Amino acid sequence: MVPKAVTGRVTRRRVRTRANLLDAAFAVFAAKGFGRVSIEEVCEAAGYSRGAFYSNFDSLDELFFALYEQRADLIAEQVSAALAADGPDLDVPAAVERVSEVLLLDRDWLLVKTDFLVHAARDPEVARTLLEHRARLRRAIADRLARARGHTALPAVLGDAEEAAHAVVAAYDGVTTQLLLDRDVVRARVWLGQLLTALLTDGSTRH
Amino acid sequence: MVPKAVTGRVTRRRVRTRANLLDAAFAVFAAKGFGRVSIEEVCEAAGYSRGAFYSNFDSLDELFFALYEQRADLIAEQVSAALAADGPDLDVPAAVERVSEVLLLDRDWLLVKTDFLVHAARDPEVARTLLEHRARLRRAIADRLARARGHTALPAVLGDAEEAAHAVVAAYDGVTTQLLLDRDVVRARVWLGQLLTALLTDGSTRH
DNA sequence: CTCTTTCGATACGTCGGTGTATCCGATACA
DNA sequence: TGTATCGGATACACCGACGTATCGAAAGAG
Repeated sequence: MVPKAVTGRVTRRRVRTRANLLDAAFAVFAAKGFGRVSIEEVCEAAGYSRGAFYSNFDSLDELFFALYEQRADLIAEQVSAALAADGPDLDVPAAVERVSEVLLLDRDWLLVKTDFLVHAARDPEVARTLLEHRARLRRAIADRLARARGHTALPAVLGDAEEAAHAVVAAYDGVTTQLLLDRDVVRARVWLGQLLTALLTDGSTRH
Repeated sequence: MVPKAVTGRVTRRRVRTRANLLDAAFAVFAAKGFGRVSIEEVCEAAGYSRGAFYSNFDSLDELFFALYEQRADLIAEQVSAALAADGPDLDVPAAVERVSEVLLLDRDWLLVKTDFLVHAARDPEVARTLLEHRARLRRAIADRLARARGHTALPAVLGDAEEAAHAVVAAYDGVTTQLLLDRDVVRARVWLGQLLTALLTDGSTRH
């Protein structure tokens, strides 16, 4: 059928088209939700015909998956960068500030991500991928925390760094849910900051 | 058109049918996700024809909304009951245990609820309803916490009871996300318990 | 510049779901 | 039990989206 993998000629146009389709899909998915989007809509938004779509993807699901991976990788990089920004001494408030800046930046991404979660919740195969992404993210956080433990006074209430990272992700998910509903990004950031410092800082040291 | 509100004759059959449709819809939505379900599927699952559906609802969205409200009210009651179970002295671990028993009992409900969240995230009207439900839940928790504050040693790291309740809900949402992916109810309960006690208990008093 | 391969547009048949209009059996009430 | 009303089933016309098969144009290789 399609030589996709065995591509003799490396096509340049194809890459552009694919990228355009993905971008358009992102916008359309964010606006209407995966469940309410048709292939045709994506094509129209991207300025292509359905022929282009079927030449690049087999189904909407496949496109959705590709889209998720693309964006998730992007975010993962940004988070890593935000975590590595300061030296070995971890400034918790500053790091929290930087990370939540990245994580709660784009409402559209949160929408698409949540759509994908719903999708993954019903497909174990997809779920595994999403779980791996989360594990990667957690590990990045845990490493950072472990590295700083001892340096900075960071008496986590929870057991080890791994567990603390788990808690960070949970807090992020929780705040995301609220943000999706009230659309108040500023408050969400503040709120995430409070939650994280509450989780990562010894309660006795606070007012 | 339909005399629904002005019902002269109070029909008994109609009530049954509506309930059956809602039950069937719950199962189908949980299994396939709102976005992938057609009116016909719901009718088939319920053992009715499409005529019955249109006689009771105007659209799938309307049915979905009704379904959500029905179940959400049910859960809200159960949570209130779980919170009121012991006397004025609040036994945090026990209460946490009871509440998370209720909240993380039914995976199907979590699936439908998340679908609804996705739905609400794009429709401010729907979002308001969902926000009100959450506010009600939070208030119940906050009341309970405030009532116990002082009685039991419950030095929350966060400001007031309202804020603490907010944190509880966030933790619940976070754990829900994880549970949807890994399907490990037991671990989720444990994990929610840890998170809540971490949030509601002074960190310095712990190991 | 030409030739070959690939990409994407167009056209077509198909199908599943939608909403409506109509009809008959069920149900409440006297 | 009769009867008026209601609820749900059936039939119909319609449409939007799907997937495929085919063709012309674009782009890389020489």
